[in-house]
Amino acid sequence: MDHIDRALLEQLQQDATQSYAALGQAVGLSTGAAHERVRKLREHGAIRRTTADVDPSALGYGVLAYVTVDSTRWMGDTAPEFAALPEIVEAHIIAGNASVLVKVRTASTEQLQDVLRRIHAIDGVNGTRATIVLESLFERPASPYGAGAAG
Amino acid sequence: MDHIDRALLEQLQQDATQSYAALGQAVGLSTGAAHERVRKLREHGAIRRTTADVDPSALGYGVLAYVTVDSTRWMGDTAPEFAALPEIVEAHIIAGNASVLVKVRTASTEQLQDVLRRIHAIDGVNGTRATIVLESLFERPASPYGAGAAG
DNA sequence: ACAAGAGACCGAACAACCTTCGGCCTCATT
DNA sequence: AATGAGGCCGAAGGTTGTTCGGTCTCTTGT
Repeated sequence: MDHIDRALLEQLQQDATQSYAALGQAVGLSTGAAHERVRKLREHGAIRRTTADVDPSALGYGVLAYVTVDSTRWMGDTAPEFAALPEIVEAHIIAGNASVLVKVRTASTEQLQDVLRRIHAIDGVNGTRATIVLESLFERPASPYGAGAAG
Repeated sequence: MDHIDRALLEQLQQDATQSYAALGQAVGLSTGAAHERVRKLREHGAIRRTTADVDPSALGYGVLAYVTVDSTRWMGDTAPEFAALPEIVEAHIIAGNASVLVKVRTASTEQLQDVLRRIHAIDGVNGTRATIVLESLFERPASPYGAGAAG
């Protein structure tokens, strides 16, 4: 994972449809060498997959909310129960007052309420606190640079 | 935006590297028709871009945190100031106690502290509350289904 | 009812690209 | 100094992207 790999990741985050020839030229490598580098990045899991970034509003998701979930039991093995709700796009175990933080996208506030109801139905859950997003300033992938020298 | 478009989006979210022939076969269309559909999905902004999903830990980001930001002024036009910090991967204006919610990835808690310091330096910011993520259960794209009928 | 037009699909053809391979170079090891 | 591994380049062939003409099905207007 050197600076060329980071440059490749940066390029592929911006546009994964570009050719290996263009990719190689962007980082100063031949087509074959760029291909080999990217193949290894995939193989080692640095690139988990290449995916289409879909606009949530095009899917009818106009409402975004973060919900903290309180519980009376250990939530470390409840991933399937949260994943079963398609409106939940992220779920994390957190330190602090609540046990779990989930990110929810719905078409309406009524539908958000329904998701909260279904979260309450999960075993051990005894409370939720929803925070509605009024406007998203930006959402972007993690930068391959800026993580480098922690000191 | 019919059920075929949604099936195409589902396919492309899972794997954007598959051929148009495979894509067409998955949704019951010819190669040319699948290509034309996807072209229009891009043109209309439903597909914002196709991108490599990079593992944050491969970039050295071992720490994930959500930070609520309190402020003494209107934060609706501060997107550039938050975007200037590469460790911030999301920023939202929220309803509720705080003004802004940001998602932060860093290599260490020391680096997280440094990000908090730089957030404090933004004009109008007078407080932050960080919530550390202990374990991510999952992070996934929004489902093309499940947004449709609210009932 | 019927003609006209738009939109979408199919199948095929050509250009562009992916993928692999042999050969070369560099560097670390012995 | 010899050896082996790893990475790069350039080229070749098989695969894919992209375009285009023709056909079909709806919708629109008279």
